[in-house]
Amino acid sequence: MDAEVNLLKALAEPTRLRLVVLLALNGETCVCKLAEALEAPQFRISRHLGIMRDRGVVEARREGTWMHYRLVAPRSKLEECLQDCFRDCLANHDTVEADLARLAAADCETN
Amino acid sequence: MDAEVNLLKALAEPTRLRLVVLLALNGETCVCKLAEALEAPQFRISRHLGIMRDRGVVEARREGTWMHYRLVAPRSKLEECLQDCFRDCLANHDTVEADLARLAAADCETN
DNA sequence: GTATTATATGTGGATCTGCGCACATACACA
DNA sequence: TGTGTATGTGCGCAGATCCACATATAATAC
Repeated sequence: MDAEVNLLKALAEPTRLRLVVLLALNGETCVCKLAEALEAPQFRISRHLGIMRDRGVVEARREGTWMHYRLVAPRSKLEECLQDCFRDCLANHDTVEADLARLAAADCETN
Repeated sequence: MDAEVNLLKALAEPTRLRLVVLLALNGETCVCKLAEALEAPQFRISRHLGIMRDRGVVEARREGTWMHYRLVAPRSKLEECLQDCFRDCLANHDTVEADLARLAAADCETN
């Protein structure tokens, strides 16, 4: 049961939940865009992405100076179910919509 | 987003997650049976049920000395989705199966 | 080599959380 | 009323967690 609890703990934090929903809806995204989308300092975004990477929720790909994060492919029925759940149930949430709007407007060097 | 995070926090703890899955699979159940099923001291079960009641995850019905707890009816798409998710994805989990077996064997005064 | 940009992390402090113990309450029944 | 059973809760401790600041790393440009 520890694995399931650790997964839920990874999601039970406002910054991390917003990041997960954003990644579920937008796909692979770089740190600077996520920081702009959430209007949070970079070190906070990076720290929470690191926590989720350690726990196997997201994975990263380096491209020069930029790091791109994405959700991992689900490895269990529960993981798949939760990803679908957040994508379907939270896409219309006010906070998520605002995050998505800022994400779309973010002007990193990456495209 | 606070409501969603609080819901996830309520579930991101081993005792509480096991209780929620048990209630999802078994329906309304009294505290003494839940304590036997989880092989945990009664005060711990009671405390965690209280936490979940405060957070609107479960609700209680008193019948004489006994308290019967059940999951609340889902009030949002997310709540419904998560309840289904746990019922479907964790029913075959080893821990849950063992909990269910002890629950079936529990011999409270209630039936 | 240095400088710049993007990202990650060590640290200390404040807050939260779960635990066990003990005790308190509530009800049933004599 | 008193006794026993079922349940809830105040307290203190130990460990986890989140934050912000400052600094460290990594890749690139000059």
